[in-house]
Amino acid sequence: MDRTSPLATIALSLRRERERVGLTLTELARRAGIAKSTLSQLESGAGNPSVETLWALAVVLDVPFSRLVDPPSAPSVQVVRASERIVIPSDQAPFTGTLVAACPPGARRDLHLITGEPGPARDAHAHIPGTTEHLLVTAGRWRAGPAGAPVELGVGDYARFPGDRPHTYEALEPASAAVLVMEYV
Amino acid sequence: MDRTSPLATIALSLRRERERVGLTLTELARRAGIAKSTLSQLESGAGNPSVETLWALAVVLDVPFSRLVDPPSAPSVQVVRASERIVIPSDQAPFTGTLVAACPPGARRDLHLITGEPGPARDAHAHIPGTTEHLLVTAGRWRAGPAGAPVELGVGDYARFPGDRPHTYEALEPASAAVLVMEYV
DNA sequence: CGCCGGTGTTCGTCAAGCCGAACAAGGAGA
DNA sequence: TCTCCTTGTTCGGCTTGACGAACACCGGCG
Repeated sequence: MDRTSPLATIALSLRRERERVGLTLTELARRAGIAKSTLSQLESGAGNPSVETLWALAVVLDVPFSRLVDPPSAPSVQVVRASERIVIPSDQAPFTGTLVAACPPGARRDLHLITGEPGPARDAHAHIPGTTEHLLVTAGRWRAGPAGAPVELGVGDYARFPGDRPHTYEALEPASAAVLVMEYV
Repeated sequence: MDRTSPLATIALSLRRERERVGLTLTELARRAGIAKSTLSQLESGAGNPSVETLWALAVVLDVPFSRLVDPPSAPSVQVVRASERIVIPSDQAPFTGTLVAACPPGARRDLHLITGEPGPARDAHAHIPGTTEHLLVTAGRWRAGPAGAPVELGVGDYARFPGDRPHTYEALEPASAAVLVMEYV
């Protein structure tokens, strides 16, 4: 994660988002319930807003809070070839023959291309708090989800469940495959 | 996006993350360069911290800024069956035969299962600022990426590029398929 | 028991964010 | 041009966040 000072980012983001929505400084301040002088100072880079102030602006601008403070992503292409992927040992993952497809450092999510063969269900313990897992089946059938309440999924089915508590994966057909997105916020 | 007051969330998140890292209140305040009295009031729910204060804490705790202000996700399973998916008309998307696999309302990303046939490259215009696109090829070959600098991808290859400026998709082989994740923050 | 190093809390002071009003600047129209 | 309205900017004041010190609390130890 980029750790440059958020104040300069806030100044740029506020002006950019305000102009994107097409609001005037006066009108945005009125809707957010803050003084337009405050908003003016924020957009000029001076000031260190409180969370409540910035929150009110994010609500009116209808943007995620983090977009106002986190600098925008780098404008380049990053490629991870199939041959460069990291192979997770099967004893460290809840699915057999797992391949990590891509997990760029500093990113908010990992993209896994996983495969599995029929066998006993394998359990995954809780990841760090706030993690969400997304499963999109591309081949075969899977039974996956939170421990105690897994769902059965066929090709093209999608499931989404919290990854910060115990959950299970189980391939039901040979050569079952799926894309797994682990989202960290 | 949830729009409940962030102050209560901040209080809970700070204490949770601090205990996760295993720091004392005194030590965390010292490392972050803030008064421990300030941190104490924040964890008790009183107070409305400035961005600089919260930022310093997020850096030391090594968590994304948004995890401190956004409430945690709901702890349930959400399933979207293949038959329930939304079909995007081909004239609205830059790839032929596109299927939207999953885009839960309020989420920070969309998960698309896309297919394409050889033909002219199709252009996608810029989405909302801050969007990042992730492409994981599951069949065939694609040439995709920012306009002017696309990359060629085979099965298993992964590419990541900004979605908030013009970019292109082009299937190079029949029955090419890929998973596309559009991340909004 | 008395002392100590540690926890997290409350209190008074100072600085700074937030506010409202007053301000200069740029059009649109009569 | 003169006026009126709206744009965004600066200027005192009040409010509040941030700070440091002093505080109460707990567990270990001689």
